[in-house]
Amino acid sequence: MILLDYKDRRPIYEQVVEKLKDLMICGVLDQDMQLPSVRALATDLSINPNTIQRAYAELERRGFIYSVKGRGSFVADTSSVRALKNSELKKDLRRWVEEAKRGGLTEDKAHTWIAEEWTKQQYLAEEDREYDKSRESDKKV
Amino acid sequence: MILLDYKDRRPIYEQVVEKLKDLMICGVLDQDMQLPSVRALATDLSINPNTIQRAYAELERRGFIYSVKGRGSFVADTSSVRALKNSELKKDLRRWVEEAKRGGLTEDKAHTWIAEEWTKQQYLAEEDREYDKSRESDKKV
DNA sequence: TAACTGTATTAGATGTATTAATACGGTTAA
DNA sequence: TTAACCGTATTAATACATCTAATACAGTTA
Repeated sequence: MILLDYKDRRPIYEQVVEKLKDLMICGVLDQDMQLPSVRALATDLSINPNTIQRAYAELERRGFIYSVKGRGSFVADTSSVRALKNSELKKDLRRWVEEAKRGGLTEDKAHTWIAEEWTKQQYLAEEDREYDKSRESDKKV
Repeated sequence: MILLDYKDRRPIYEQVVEKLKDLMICGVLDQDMQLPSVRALATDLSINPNTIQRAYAELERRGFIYSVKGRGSFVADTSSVRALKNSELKKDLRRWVEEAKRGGLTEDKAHTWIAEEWTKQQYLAEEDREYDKSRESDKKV
């Protein structure tokens, strides 16, 4: 379901939040779908349940999932996640443009790069993309 | 010379490295110019000299500055910094495109955003840009 | 010689993430 | 009803990186 990156500076629970958000955005996790239990996901990732607990608490705080004691945790309305993702992307790009201009890059170059990367990345290159696919057929999620 | 951001997740010494790199790229710090001493910059930023020491050590390790015991630290060849910045920018954009595609963004939208931001940010919006300018006239750097 | 430089070392404080070990209460199905 | 799941809460211990603190030493310069 998720691959952790221990070289990543961000804490594990934040990575979990991010990955689950991505799965909601790309449709693997759809509205009202049940998420793996705190303990199950913790076991799956070989980490402490408390860490998942924290991730789920964060996701619920942001309104992306809802949890029912005794039953489980479920995906909430995914539109808010998508909207957020969009604004995050724009914010990230804004920061990049700041950096790029400061680094003396031309706008033309930026457009060229975008076009290059866009066509280059049409296969599923992302590392956990493949992993998700294998799990989709498991119907585990 | 530098403004620290304590909300930033990155450690201080890394911020210092980054800021000094930027100053080399934009030409405020030019080849063979003397950097402020470890102790002076530490005092200026109200942090411990060891933190600056670490930043300078890192900059020297990467070949961006050279230090002479008893004399001080100086800017090395700035072309390597520029080259690195360029490749970093490209790498960052690559990551962004990955994210954007995963988030369902279209290439057209990406180009539109780039264009928007590029024109929007033609004033010096960056927070420490202004600070640098004021310091430039001080001839402190 | 005094006052600067960079460099090295050791110790301690701090913040945060994570683990560990529980406990409690709700839900579900046999 | 009971056993086996759920989420949730709490507390303590551990680990780690960052940063500070206090030095010490060696080289340079005026």
